[in-house]
Amino acid sequence: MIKEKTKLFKALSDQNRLRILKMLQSKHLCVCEITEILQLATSTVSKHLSILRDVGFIIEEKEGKWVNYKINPTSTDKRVSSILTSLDFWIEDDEIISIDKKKLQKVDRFNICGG
Amino acid sequence: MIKEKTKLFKALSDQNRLRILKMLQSKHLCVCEITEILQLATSTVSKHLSILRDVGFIIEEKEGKWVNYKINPTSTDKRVSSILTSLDFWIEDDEIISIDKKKLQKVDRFNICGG
DNA sequence: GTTACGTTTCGTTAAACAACGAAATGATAT
DNA sequence: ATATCATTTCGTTGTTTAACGAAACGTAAC
Repeated sequence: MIKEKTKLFKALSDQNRLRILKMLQSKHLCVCEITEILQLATSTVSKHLSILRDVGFIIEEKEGKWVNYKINPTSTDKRVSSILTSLDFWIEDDEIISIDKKKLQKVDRFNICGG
Repeated sequence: MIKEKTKLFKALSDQNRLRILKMLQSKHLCVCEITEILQLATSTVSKHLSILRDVGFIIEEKEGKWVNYKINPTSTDKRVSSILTSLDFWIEDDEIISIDKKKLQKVDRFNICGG
């Protein structure tokens, strides 16, 4: 189906999802950390993550009570892995992304989620 | 602006626009030919073309009373030219696209537009 | 001047999408 | 058991998108 082809591009057609990908490029994150940086509702972030996961951009890994998300290191879709291996080419840094990266350095799940 | 980044992917997030790109890969086409194959209203096709043109995927060339569209051979956006140079990688052929290509061979602007 | 090809705008319709909060569910740590 | 982190679903709201037809406009052929 040709609809399957647009799915990949639709996943990349949202600012917040691009921000998530760029964040995960730096390090793996749990949902509450992403939520803190994007300043969105938990259910909204969870939805974005499921869209990225469905296409194969990211994977989840359980770590105790947290769910860590990270860039998928072994995507089977050649287009997905092609984008992931040169993410800076496809999504250049800009103001917001730079700010996100700075916030990332200070973000601590134990402070945010009240661990 | 990060919104500019999603613009590229949004342009590729529509079935009909992907079909147009793949059609133009075979040969340059005028609007009435594209309209004939996609079976859409002229204004709709014109809109799709303007979106693809804005991002830099295609260019127009006047030829008498016709307006020919073709793949942009000299895109300044590295992401756009990267996609265009390996279009088959990013948008694989499928049923609809194969049918489009067959139709392309028989399509004749003089018959369609009543030239 | 008129016809033909196409663009752009307008108003409308319908569908898709993003976001929220709330609530139910699941897994895990304490 | 209970609290914590997260998912998924539901209903709602608002925005964006695709499509149409109609109308106004531009350009070029005849």
